[in-house]
Amino acid sequence: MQKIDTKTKILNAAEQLFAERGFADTSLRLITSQAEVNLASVNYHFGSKKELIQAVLARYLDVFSPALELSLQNIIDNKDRISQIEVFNCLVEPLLSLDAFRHQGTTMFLSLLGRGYVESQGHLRWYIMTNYGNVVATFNHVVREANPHLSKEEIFWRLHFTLGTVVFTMASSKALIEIAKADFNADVNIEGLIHRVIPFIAAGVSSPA
Amino acid sequence: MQKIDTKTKILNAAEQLFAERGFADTSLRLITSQAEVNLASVNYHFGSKKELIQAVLARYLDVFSPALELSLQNIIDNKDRISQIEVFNCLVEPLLSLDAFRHQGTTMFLSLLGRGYVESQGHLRWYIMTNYGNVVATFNHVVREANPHLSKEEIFWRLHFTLGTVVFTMASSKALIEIAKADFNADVNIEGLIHRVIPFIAAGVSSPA
DNA sequence: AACATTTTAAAACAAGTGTTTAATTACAGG
DNA sequence: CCTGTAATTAAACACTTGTTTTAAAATGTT
Repeated sequence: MQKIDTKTKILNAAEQLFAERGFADTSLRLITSQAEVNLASVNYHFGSKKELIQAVLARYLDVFSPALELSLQNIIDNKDRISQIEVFNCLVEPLLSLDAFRHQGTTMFLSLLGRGYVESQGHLRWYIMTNYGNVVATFNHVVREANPHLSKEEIFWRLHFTLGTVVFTMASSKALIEIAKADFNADVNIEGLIHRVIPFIAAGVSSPA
Repeated sequence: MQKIDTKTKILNAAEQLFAERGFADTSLRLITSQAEVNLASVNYHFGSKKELIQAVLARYLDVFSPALELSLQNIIDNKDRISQIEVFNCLVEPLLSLDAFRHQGTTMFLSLLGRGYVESQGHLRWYIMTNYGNVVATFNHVVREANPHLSKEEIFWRLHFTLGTVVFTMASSKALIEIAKADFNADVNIEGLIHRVIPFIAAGVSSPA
């Protein structure tokens, strides 16, 4: 059994609690008690709660962002015509690979992203854009190539609709999966949810103008 | 100039702040100072913050819910085959009529609903279901009739995807409309946004299984 | 070994939270 | 008028929050 350092213990406890309860409803005392470290150590290692939130997300984005970039460049180089569903499929592997990175990594990452978008007043959005904006730009570019029949404006709206679908679904994915289990006796995991949502948003994005 | 009673002044201030900043990030002191009433009056009139949140939502649901019920019953009685887009169109008028009920009522209501769904641990969902569950049931019923090719479970998921799209879009509609105006010189209002999102979600919901 | 640095620990801090209390004011009906 | 209920107010309550402080312990370096 290897020894886990305090910094990692905090990140592990924090990401789980953040994903489950949101940022505002998760106190540092809850985090440190679950991580079995001293309260003061989070300020010692991260500076502040805000920076801890960013560090939690950065751990995933540093893995996800290059993987998505690679996946997108791949279809840019190899495909002449790109369909919308292919674009969304670029997200699948980078997302699912997060499960190898950490237990329930995919769910965790998407929940955190969702929480970040609806909870934060902007500091997270700003942090993501200034640190990982290049991938976002590439994604936008590919979507435009996949939908030459749509105007810039139409794409703008539909991508935000898409973002809403994904972010909202993932932010409440745990609750939804539990309800589905209770009401339909259905065993759904995050991979199933992703493959269920992609046809939905692809149909929406590529619907006639 | 008529005198507005304290209870209403609190509700008016609360709904605006709740919609903008969420429930957790809005303190009673912020509400009462904006409403220009005493701090204690919210507990006097509503009992607790939790009950205030419910009262804020109830004010809209009491208007929206019967209007939607009527709209749904109308197509149940008069149509033999119901298309999904017709179902969603049932929402338009009841939603837009909230703008007559209160200034920016449509945006407000959808924002509050979205906040409630992602923030609350369940007490709001429970409150809505036990008080307005009949309309939800009717809506579900109509959607099923419009999509006989889809299983109950599939409909469950797609309706939640839809909810995510709408709620997220409307919650950030103010910012999105401003961006659209700056980037595309496009003049979009809430009504235009609703008519833009309906084809998107209708295509998603009715896409092949 | 001794020194220097990094990390942990307990405690206190200042500020903010929802809620309650007790006293005062407003305003009815008799 | 007076009386009793309703409404408002200022103050305090008990508690939680993120952050700092100060000291001790662990760790690394020469």
